Amino acid sequence: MDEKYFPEQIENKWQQRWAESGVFQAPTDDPREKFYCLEMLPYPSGFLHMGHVRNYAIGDALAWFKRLQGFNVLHPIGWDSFGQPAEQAAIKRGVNPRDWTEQNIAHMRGQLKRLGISYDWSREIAAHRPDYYKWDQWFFLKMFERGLAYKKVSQVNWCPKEQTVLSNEQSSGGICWRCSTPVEKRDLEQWFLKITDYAEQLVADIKQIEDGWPDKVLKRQSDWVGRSEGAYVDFPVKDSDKKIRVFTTRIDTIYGANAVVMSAEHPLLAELLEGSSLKPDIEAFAQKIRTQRAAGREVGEEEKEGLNTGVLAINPFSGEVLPVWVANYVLMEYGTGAVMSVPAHDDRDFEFAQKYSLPIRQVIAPVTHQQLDAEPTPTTGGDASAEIKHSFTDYGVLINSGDWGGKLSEVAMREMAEHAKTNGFGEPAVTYRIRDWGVSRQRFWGAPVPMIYCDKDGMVPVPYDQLPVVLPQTAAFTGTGESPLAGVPEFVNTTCPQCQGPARRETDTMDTFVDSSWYFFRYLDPRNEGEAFDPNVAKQWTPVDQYIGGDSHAVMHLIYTRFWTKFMRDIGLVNFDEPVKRLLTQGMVTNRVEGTDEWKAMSKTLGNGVDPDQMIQIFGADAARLFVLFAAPVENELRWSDTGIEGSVRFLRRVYTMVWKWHERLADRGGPQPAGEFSAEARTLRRKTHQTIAKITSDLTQLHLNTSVAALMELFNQISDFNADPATASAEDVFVVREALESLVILLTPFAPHVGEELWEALGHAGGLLKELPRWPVADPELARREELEIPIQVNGKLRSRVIAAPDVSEDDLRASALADERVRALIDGHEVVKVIVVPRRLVNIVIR
RNA sequence: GCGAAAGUGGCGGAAUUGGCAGACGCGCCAGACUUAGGAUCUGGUACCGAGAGGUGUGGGGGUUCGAGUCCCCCCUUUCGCACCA
Repeated sequence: MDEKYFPEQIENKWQQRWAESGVFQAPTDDPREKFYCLEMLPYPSGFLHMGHVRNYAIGDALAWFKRLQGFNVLHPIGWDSFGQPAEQAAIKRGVNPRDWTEQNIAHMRGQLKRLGISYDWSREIAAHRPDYYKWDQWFFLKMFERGLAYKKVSQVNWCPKEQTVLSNEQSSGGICWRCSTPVEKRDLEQWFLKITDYAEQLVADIKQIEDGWPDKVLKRQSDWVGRSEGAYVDFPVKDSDKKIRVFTTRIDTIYGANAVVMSAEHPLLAELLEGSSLKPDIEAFAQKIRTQRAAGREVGEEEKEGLNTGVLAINPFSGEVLPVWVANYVLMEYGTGAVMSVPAHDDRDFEFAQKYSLPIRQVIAPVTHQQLDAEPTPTTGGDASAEIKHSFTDYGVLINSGDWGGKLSEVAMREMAEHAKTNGFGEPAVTYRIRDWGVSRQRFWGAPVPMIYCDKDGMVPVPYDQLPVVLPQTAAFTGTGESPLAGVPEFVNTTCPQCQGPARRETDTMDTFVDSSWYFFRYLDPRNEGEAFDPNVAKQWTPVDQYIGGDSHAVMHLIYTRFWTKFMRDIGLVNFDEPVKRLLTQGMVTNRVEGTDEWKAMSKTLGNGVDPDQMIQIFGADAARLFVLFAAPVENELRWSDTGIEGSVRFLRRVYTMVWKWHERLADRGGPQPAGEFSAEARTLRRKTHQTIAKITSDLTQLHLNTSVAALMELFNQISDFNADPATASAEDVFVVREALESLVILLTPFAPHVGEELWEALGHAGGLLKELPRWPVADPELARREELEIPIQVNGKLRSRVIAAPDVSEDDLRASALADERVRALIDGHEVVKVIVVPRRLVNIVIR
């Protein structure tokens, strides 16, 4: 140990030792309880940014904590190395995507090692290597076998800037998730994965994880699947044998329907208009809507527009004849592409009816709470002609609804759907918003879809023993939107596995979200050449105990990986439904944008980035890590501060200096042993030590890292205040200081592991902390709680005095000592004591008159 | 527009969940040591007031002996969703 804290020196020393000893390698067969600590794997863009540092510092704190507690901790890392930027680099700068990616990985791996994150590097994986993407292809074939991977022509979301297809998730809001370019629609033949088969489970299984995931993520998951319960109802077309099927969640309002409204893309529309004089007008209108939407303009921003088709339909409940309209606000993609319009009880229908002066009829009346218990009756008159100014969308009681009048919405919805089913014009139904996952990409830098097209045998899956379908070394990177692989004859031309004749390979590659849907299973068995992973090995490690990453992945990645896990369960690879027990979505790291008052995520283009390497060089990895953990709660935005990190260095330096001052005396365990009484100051320090152990143990479990660091600082301040001189300290004082300092060093290690290891060694424990496990200190419960309580005494609610009491003071004793207090007696003298409120361990309040 | 969450010093944020508001850190002020200080150390730092004391957790009301914390209304901010029938 040097007298002065030189971060670089001790960081190099310990990083080297960790690498040599392999202490972070997690053995698969181990009697200790496992803990799988996982951070979202990074895209190898070339450089670590502060968001990464924060993510990995959080994960590492937890990994260390669990390790020191005696768990067998798996803490792996890898690279999400397929994807657009590598290909963009190829297009723009003519570099090979593979070389570019490998260089980036090499550089970022170095940065991670300089940060000293305790990864098991022996398990490192990268998605772009054939031994990884082979299994993407394997899974794809498994899904194909089960009918979960299929091809269809579809209108896809197309990003004109990146010249590629985007999934629904990636084009949410009509803009590209990566470059914010407005998305266009195009017709292409595409591969899809049938995530909709799992829609119900993706909602239902949320209850298995609701205690471990943030509420807002669960809500977004659930919203994305978009389950709605309702009913299908068939409206027969007048003078025809055709029917228009609508989906509604409010079948109870059906007597209020004033029209049936269809989407312009509805396939039935052309048939209905056969021979109608309005046909050209309506087709022109439908075309207009299609054009609007193809231009990527958001529905919802448009004013409602519609056209009466002249077709008539019959309300199967009331027998009423209703006009059929086409309108821009009905989406083909959801439900059946047709709705019943009930303006009195739906905002959109109301707006539409107002614009086109369609009749509005109230069929639901509000009910009061008393009426819910009693016979339901409407509170407002059931006057159908009454003018309605707004739609009333709450549940209520039915009026103007034939035999159903007087029933509550909840009851009517159930009964009416059953009635429709019994009479053959509908049924209860559940629909989902989620659509199948389009995984085809017209890209080079991805896992090739393992399919072959043969003129004779048609579409043939690549046999399992021919995997992987290896990406060629290079291709023409034109950026025109054609699959670059189509221009590589050696790749395209192959033989048909069935007839051995000439055949062509599929030239699409897979969405990179495929790679990240199951990567954390590959860590468990990363060099397995015979399978994606050994299910028996996986059983020992999974599910993931703690997953940490940015909330930008709260929808896409997490919904895909949940889907993938359920599929793996169905093919017998895993035996649970949900892959992640606890999830933490950490906040962004932001910095002030130069010349403004705005705080934005660090980025190159904004010029507000902070280089982790520079921070490590100036302040040391430990200080950088300590600062990001201390500066804000993990889920909050973290506003970068250059002076803040200096505070962290200062703290580490003070701790270092303190240990330097004591280390010779403390390392010598052969001196006089404590035999006498502890001084009052020593007892105070002991109490603080044990309180801190208790607090940090509990805070770390809940990932309250900022308050853990604060508690460390408090303990340090307390040790500083304990003004003993190492040269002359009594055996008792040495004991107390040793206990305090050793605890401090261990508790500090998850936040600043290099300093922790160095100081632990300096205190006389050769070889560092990981030599003897477990090491995490356990608080003495007697000492951890306050020795004495200072209980406030109030008179008529005002604080008037305090009384010192033992922690286990009885209510009666507390009351007695409060009433005996001099100041209190002076106050209550001459007044009547009305009552005395005693809250044990908390307070006494005396009410007088 | 709909939905959710949140508003505490100059700043990031604490507060054992209804019990001494402002822990810890940054910044700032003063002092010490210094040729020097953007190093280090010591002390101070919610607001008003010379003081005793008073006031304070976005605003207004309420429940309670007691409210940052619970309830109602309003304001503001942030984040989600955005014609999903």
